[in-house]
Amino acid sequence: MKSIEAFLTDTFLQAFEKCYGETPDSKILQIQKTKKEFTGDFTVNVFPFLKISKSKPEETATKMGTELTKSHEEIQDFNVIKGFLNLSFSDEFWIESLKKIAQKENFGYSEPQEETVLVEFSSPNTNKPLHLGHLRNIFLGDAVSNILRAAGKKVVRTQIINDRGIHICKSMVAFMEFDPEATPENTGKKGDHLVGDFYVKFDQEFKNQIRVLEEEGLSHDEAKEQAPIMMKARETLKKWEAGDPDTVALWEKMNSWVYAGFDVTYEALNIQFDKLYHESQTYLKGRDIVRDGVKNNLFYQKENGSTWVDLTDEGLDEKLLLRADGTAVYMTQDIGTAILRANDFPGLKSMVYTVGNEQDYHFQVLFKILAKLGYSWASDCYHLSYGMVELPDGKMKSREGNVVDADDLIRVMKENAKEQGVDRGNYEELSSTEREDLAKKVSLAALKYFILKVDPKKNMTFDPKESIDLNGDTGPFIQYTYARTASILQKAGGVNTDFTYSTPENYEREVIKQLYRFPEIIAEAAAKYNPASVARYCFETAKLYNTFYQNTPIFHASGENIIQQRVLLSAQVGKVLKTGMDLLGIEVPERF
RNA sequence: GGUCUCGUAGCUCAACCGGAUAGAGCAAUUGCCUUCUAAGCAAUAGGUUCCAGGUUCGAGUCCUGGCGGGAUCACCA
Repeated sequence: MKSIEAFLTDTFLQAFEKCYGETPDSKILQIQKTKKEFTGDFTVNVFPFLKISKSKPEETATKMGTELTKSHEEIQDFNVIKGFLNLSFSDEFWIESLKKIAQKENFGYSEPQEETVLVEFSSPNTNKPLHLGHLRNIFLGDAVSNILRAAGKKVVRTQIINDRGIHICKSMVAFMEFDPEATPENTGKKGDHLVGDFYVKFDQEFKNQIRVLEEEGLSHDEAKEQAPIMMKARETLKKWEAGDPDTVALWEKMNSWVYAGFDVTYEALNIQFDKLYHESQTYLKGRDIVRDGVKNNLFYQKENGSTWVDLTDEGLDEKLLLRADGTAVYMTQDIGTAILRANDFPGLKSMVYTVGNEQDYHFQVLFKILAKLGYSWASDCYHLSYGMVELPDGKMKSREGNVVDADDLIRVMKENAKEQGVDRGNYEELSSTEREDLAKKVSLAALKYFILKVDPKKNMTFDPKESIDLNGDTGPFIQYTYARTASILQKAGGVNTDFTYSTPENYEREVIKQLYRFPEIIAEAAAKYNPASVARYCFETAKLYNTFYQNTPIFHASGENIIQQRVLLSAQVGKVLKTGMDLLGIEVPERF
């Protein structure tokens, strides 16, 4: 199906050439939906063409409108307001569009291509449970993966698990110090929470020891250096790097608890990955690459032996790649991981990194370095940068304990969905398993939609009170609308496309117009890596359908053909809503 | 301080590349379940788009200068 943009661009430029003997650059052509206070379906702005037409806006628009309606039967009528040419498409055009939409099983999807895109998201540290900030990351990464796939790409979902380093050593030390017999089983704690609690204990003890040392007369920095528990953590890291069997065994045990805990959370969120990378397995790769880079004069060493890249020519800075002692930093590891991935997936076209915007600079540098190393895919890498999630009373600070834990949040949301379900009329008709299932779907929809509807680039405020709202611009509202279409379909006993179509009423036409835009919406969301436009589209679609539904009889319509047509329309709305929500990682229920 | 980014209705967010009278939801007020699911629909009210200049047929959008918030500028990750 050709998009309106493509169709109108061609026809308009041709018509313009015919009228004025010159073909303007297609870039200056602006096509938009006609605003609802005016008559028409699509609007062309003729202001940019006045230089060529050398006549008044109204004259140019009128001349173009006359020509377009004459030469194209799809364009039935037009009106002109100032420089705006409002075009109305024919009923037949919209009916044909509805038929075409109905024929496509995967309406909205592009043809599959060979290009592979790797999307990295989530990528937690293994020393604490997932929190609200991770959720934005996870939902974005998951949704963008879905959207890219819909746009025809082959997608590999991945994460890099930060399983190594001083942070996990801190948890290990605290474990040995305070409760070496603890297990998730005998404490009844989820593995990631158990390990996270040890990390907190470490920090508390660390602070105590600093205070004691300071009282003994040491400076703050000295106290930090000499606190026994911190010295133990550093020792542990050294032992780990040296491959000490006991240390490695403990590390493996505690990490396995964390993974088991994460798995439960991912499961609850319906999130899957295709391929995992562990920092412990990749951090050495980057070091070799950097050393080679020094030999090839891409990087340089300073007197103290540290290795740097000079990006001042690119408008950036000098950046450290290896410490003076030769150990790797964050950047080194990311270089190694990227190259490892490119080797693992030879058809790789690009990589998408879902990482918060506090690392904007890091990724600018990373991509420049990869380009410097000569990798062609470097220029197609994209940092899916997203803003912070703030709470109504300010930023989340783990130190102050006002972090919203992911598991808690999921549980509270579900309880709320159950409570609110009780007030509903048809709650009694559902079985208890249906109620459970619905509560899960509704609560996840509320959470995911609430986060995804905001433009990723922007900081957002997460108001718990607002997030559990199930009315208005929310995921559950869209689910509810889907269930309505499902209910219509069930009552009708299926869809039929073989009947005599009739002129759509205004409400119907608005819905068809909206459905027609779906492929463009997906393409735009993919091009901009922005699930928010899909979320907004779903909401608008649901809204338009509800308006139609509440103002137009379906089964009480005056004639079998009209009933069939409205059932068909309802089915298409359901299909599009289901697809759209699926792109956001949200399931839709058949009953509500 | 340098660099980047954001500032839109009481609140949370929209507004494609500069286009028409800046749109939704929540909260408030009011109607609609004797018809297909009322987590719905309809209506009212709510704005100097932070401020001051500039560019132009046209600026929430672009430029300059302020004011205010956030991020970043580690041999941390």
